[in-house]
Amino acid sequence: MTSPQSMTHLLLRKLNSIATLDQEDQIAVDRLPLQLTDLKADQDIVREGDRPMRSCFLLSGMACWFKLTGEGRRQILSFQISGDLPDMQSIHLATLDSTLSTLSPCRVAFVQHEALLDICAKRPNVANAFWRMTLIDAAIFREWVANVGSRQALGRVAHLLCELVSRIRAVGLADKFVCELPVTQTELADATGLSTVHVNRTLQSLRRQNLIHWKDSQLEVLDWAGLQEAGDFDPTYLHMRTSPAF
Amino acid sequence: MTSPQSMTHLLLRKLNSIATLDQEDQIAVDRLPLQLTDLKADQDIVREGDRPMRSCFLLSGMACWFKLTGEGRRQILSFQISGDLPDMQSIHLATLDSTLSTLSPCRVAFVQHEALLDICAKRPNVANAFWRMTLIDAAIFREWVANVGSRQALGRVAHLLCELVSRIRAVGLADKFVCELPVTQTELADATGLSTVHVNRTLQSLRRQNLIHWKDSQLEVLDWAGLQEAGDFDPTYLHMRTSPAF
DNA sequence: CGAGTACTTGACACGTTTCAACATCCGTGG
DNA sequence: CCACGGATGTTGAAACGTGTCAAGTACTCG
Repeated sequence: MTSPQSMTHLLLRKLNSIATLDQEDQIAVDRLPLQLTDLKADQDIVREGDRPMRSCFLLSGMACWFKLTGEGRRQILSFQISGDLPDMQSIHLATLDSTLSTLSPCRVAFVQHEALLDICAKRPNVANAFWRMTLIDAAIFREWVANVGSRQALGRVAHLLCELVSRIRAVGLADKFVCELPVTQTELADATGLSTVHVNRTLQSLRRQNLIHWKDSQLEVLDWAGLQEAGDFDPTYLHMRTSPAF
Repeated sequence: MTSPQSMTHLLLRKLNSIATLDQEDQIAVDRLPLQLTDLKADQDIVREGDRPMRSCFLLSGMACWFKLTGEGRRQILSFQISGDLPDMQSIHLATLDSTLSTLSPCRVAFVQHEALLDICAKRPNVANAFWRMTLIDAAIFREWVANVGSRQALGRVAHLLCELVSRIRAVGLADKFVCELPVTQTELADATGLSTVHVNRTLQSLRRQNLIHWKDSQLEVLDWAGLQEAGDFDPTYLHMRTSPAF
């Protein structure tokens, strides 16, 4: 299922969803040496302070970036899903400023920075695709600042769920509006800057309003328009090429 | 004072602080066609939804990115200071997801995307410098998510002040620990996700603790170590080449 | 002199956190 | 097979940080 071919196939699919690559670009991507690893849940992939020599490609599972603040609170900065290249940044920023951990069992492919820098030098289209990818990441961080800084609990949680569902749908991993979401309420709390208890009450409110159904790591959006409205969600910031066909 | 030469001089200074450029790179940057404009305070440079054909370089003054949420709250996403290239991103993300406005009178130089894409294609070092610049922006957004999401008012404001002072010092616009900060308390509130009233009380508390002195848009940090501690501030995320000589 | 903007203050309301207890599920070892 | 511990989710009550409202001060500029 994840032979070298299907690995680069997934990578090409991702890059093609972001930019336009020609035949030679695709061949160069196809030749990238990937090193496959399987990880359990709750394992660090790279840590704050590390100076890694490679970046990773998430083939399956879910991961997240986070920081620990002085008082011991953990702030989740973003969720990463299948098809993401979470730490492309490390090819140009020597020291990591946050930690990337798995949330569920993950299959990960590593690529040496050397190989990435080489393909960027030789295939400008590929370099631009990578750059554009990191710019979309930045756009998502911007939206999170706005989400955490200016929405109340209900909107904050609804907005986050809208983002996750949109992104999961975009990579084809949702069946209509049902998707796997291996995220605990505590993790949702760390991502939204709320307490676990309050996230729990907020989810109950979303359920009572018949917007979502969430059980056993499986989220179903019952009322997409309603959830978007509750979360004040506008997908522009995700910069998807094909506007989501919702 | 801002002849074409000194304009590209400032730009070269910025890029050299971020990456290593050779002679030919510098010549290419020097030849970039810049279009100078002076703006008053509180003017939009580019707006959410725009699809601009050019990016800008901030020669003097202060600007900020922000988003307006559904309920009418304004969330400031970042502050931009002299020497910054705030909207490099727009060369690869067609539609802007937020608005860039001046906070004070600003001198701005515009560069057509065409010219930027051209220099990126011909001078990979320059492209990498631009890319790295946008990655540092992203690192700052990440830190803001953590700041707004997981610190209380006092730490939040202190952290923001630490960041601003560090960045202003890095471009040589501070005299020891005194710098111009043309930011109102309302703007600080929009940046930290607090109310104006509470920012006011928080600043009073910082003053009472003899950490800062702030009057008439001029900030003096009286106790840098103390302010860093109050804001739980670690400058790693700014990814400065020369660690700040504090 | 008047109007506008930024800052300041006090009292109260509200959203969210904290604490503590309890329920439920699941895998593991006895 | 059942008992157990640990992680996850749920609930209620009280405490706390921050927001809101409303009034007032200080300063700048025309």
